[in-house]
Amino acid sequence: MPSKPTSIKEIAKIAGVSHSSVSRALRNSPLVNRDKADRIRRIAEECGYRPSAAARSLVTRRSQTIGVVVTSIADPFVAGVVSGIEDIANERGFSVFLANSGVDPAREIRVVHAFEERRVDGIIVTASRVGALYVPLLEQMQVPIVLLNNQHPSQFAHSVMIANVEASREATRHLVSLGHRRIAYIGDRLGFQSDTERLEGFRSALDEAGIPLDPALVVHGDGKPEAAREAMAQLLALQNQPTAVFCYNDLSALGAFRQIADAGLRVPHDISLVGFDDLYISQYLEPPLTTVRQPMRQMGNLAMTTLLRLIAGEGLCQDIKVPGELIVRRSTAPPKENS
Amino acid sequence: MPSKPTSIKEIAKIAGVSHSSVSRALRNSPLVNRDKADRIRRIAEECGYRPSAAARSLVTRRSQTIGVVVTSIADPFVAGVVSGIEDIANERGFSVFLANSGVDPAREIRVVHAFEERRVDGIIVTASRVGALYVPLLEQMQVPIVLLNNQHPSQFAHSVMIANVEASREATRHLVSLGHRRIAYIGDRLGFQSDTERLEGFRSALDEAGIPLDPALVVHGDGKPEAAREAMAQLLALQNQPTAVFCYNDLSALGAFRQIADAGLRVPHDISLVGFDDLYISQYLEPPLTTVRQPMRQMGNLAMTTLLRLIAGEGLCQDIKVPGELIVRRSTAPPKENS
DNA sequence: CTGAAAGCGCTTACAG
DNA sequence: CTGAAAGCGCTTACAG
Repeated sequence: MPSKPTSIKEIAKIAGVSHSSVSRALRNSPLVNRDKADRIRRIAEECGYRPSAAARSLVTRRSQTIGVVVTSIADPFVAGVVSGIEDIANERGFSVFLANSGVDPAREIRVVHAFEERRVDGIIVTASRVGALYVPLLEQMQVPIVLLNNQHPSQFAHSVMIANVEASREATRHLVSLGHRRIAYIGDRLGFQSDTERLEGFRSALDEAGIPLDPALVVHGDGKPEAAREAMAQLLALQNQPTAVFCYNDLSALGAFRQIADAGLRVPHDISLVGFDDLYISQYLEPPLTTVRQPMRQMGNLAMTTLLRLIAGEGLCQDIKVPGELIVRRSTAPPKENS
Repeated sequence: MPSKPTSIKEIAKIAGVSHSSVSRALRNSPLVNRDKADRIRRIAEECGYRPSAAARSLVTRRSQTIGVVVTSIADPFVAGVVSGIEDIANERGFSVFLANSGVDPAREIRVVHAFEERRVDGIIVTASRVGALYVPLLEQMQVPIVLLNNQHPSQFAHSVMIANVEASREATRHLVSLGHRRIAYIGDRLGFQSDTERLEGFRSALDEAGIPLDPALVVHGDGKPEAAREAMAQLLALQNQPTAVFCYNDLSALGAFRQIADAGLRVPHDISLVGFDDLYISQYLEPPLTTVRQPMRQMGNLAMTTLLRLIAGEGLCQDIKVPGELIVRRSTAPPKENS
């Protein structure tokens, strides 16, 4: 039993042709006799031969590879997006490198350098929080870059973003229309793009309803349950508690929820809660969470198709805005009579 | 402003040395003068030069790359594991290819072939459900493979698995010790390794407590909320309802939870619920979920360090069993008096 | 310590 | 249609 052939030359020897012909046959080039090509392909198939992507990309100067850098793949939003990216990549014959950067700047840099050495054809950066660092790095990159919901915009890259302002305005309007007047906002860290925009949408909905914004009702977490829990505790400690809370994302809503329950209050009876993302699990919470749906998978698809287009040399659409969709479930209700 | 040098030769020209010396300097070889090496490295650094991984791996026959194939990165268990894999990979200078296979056999094969062409140094397969297909594929692979919680064991690979039987037994004992006698099990698809083992642990705990197993209390879902919801509906339709349910995983518990709530019943007052996984969100449910913790990230770490060892040629430990840990929270309580 | 040379496994003009 | 040849960007014996 001969071992697997590892190169085109060995196939050539078996087939009794030049390695050029093998290369052509395997690439489905018309510059080779049909029958001959068939025979070569059959032999390669039978031997279980796989051409070396490294050797190929060395000469074609295309790696058919992209790099995806994420803060944490354990974040369900990120995972949804990456899933969407991978679907398209796989379909189009691209392999994807995945790298977590966390919030460690050193790691961030290491990751981008590694991608450069791998000669990826393009890069997608998802929900990065260390954007400030990227700018100089990205500027130097020779490949197209697509940013998805990044917290720091950059002129050096194209982007796919959820329509934060509009979606947040709609979510807040929903609370207003239920009769709420004291509505709080639990945000992400101050200064992050999504937080700024979601707060802006929140504000504008209050404005148009003629509700003055009480600064005590705007608190900040970090997008994760624990911090939101503490933020919610601050709100509950207020003399004049809110009757509804709009949360930066579903994970924050989860934390707020926990704190409300621990305080012996109920959602939506005592306090209404709205999230943002519509994570897979949000519909299964008790009560099911009212939230703004971000089509994570489609956003991933979109980022990948955009990147593919850029790789193909079509330099178009700088920035894509994806609309969110308000999903009304049972975590929101009119305020109690005596509020 | 000269464009970035793309090869070692260009650096050599700038530095006025041979490209061999550049190669050595960049690889920190001792076979080059210290000062000269420093100078070369400085020049490369200033130019923003990045060596080509493809060219290097062509000659070293090592890609410093691994492939991770998962059913779906959107599955939170999988995402946790991948996060653990990536941490170690990154630390050790390996890049990771990620590929979703879903349950599509054709895609599964495409993915493995792609990894072969990329000449990955090793492969980790996480929670695959199409194992039967793998066997012939894996047999032919030239690289080490580590299986993590796979649903079909294979002799052709090493594995990291959670101790399903022991952990499930402990979880069930917990319910028994609370006084439950009618305990149901909502499983994954019949025939999957984890399901079989978790059911076995469940059974053995009932056995040792002298509780006969009512076949009507064993139902099957598919590891996701919707199917578990239907399974729970079957249980609720029973003349003699269970007072407690042990679920295959947390997502199944989430679905069961939903169905229980929709039926106007409460957890744990009417029915106790136990999950498996301890997803990040499970502690934030209301009530917080009693469950078996799988240390997902550590399992990922372990799979990666094992793979690294195999890559280094150390052929050891065939199979690693990781203990689960029962986390008692508030979704379990003694059965109602009148049960 | 240094450099010229060969070779990793491909693709693609080039000349028939 | 076919094959010999050059070259992609590295590493590494080999001979000084």
